[in-house]
Amino acid sequence: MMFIEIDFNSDEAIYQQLCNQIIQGIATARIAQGDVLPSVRQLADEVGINMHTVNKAYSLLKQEGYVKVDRRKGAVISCSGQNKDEAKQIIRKDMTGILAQARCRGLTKEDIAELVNDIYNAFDEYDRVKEAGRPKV
Amino acid sequence: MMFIEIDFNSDEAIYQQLCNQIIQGIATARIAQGDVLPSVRQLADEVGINMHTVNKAYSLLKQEGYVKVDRRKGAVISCSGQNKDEAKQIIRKDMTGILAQARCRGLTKEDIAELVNDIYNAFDEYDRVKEAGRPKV
DNA sequence: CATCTGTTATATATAGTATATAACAGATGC
DNA sequence: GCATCTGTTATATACTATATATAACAGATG
Repeated sequence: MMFIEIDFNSDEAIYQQLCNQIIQGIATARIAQGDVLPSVRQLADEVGINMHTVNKAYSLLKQEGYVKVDRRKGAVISCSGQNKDEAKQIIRKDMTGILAQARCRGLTKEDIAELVNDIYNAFDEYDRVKEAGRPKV
Repeated sequence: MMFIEIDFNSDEAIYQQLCNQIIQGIATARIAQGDVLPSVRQLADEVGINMHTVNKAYSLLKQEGYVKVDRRKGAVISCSGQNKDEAKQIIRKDMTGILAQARCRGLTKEDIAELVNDIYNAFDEYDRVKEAGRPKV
């Protein structure tokens, strides 16, 4: 069922990779509002990692408002809680860091705009393909 | 001379904070092409951290192409080596992560465009203020 | 009641971070 | 030449973060 792939040679922590991929899964509508993530034990088995590592990722996602954990059902996707201004403020810091890097590397405002459009279109592209009934990757 | 400020309570590593702040310093033209960073020992004293921590930050900046280290002068700002396509590719991964977060939190393409413009203008704003001869923060 | 769920506790091994002390080679200025 | 600066390297230590392994508990399900 799952599209998670862990790079064990990455310098990014496994629980962070899990978080990021799940967030990208939501952004590309691979998983949607109301969907339930696998149980911590199930996903751990599936991916070949420890239960606690999955649990840490889920806890982080809960803390950041991407899922709500129900004892009965498990981790349910539920991202919408916050208002836009709050969301912008959260995004702003990371975005500032990246834009500083981009600028130092010679990218202009227009280059960034193009890149952002590109990525957003890729998100939508996946949505479209999914709607057409193609198999999930 | 320096605009570096370390948050010792942050969960971000000190050497990472150093890197980020120096990169942002370049983006806002607080420091420019050809300028020389303080020696590892000097900056370490100034900020109140260990020499090796500064050295690690400088090594990272060197590795990522932001400075060139000259045994005589020290760490010289020199960011321009790579072509745009290469730069875009480097930025793309981080940007994808942030945009996924932004989308999950309900931000639209337009919201992002506004945010990007905002941040870029803040960069330019600092440039303008600096040109006018205001004191450095 | 067996079996699933999240959650918590404890222990352990490994890696990353930050510090301290020390030394070396190259460059600079007196 | 010599003291003094530079980056660089080596070693050791303390602390924290990460990931794993076992184990147990309470609530919910069929």
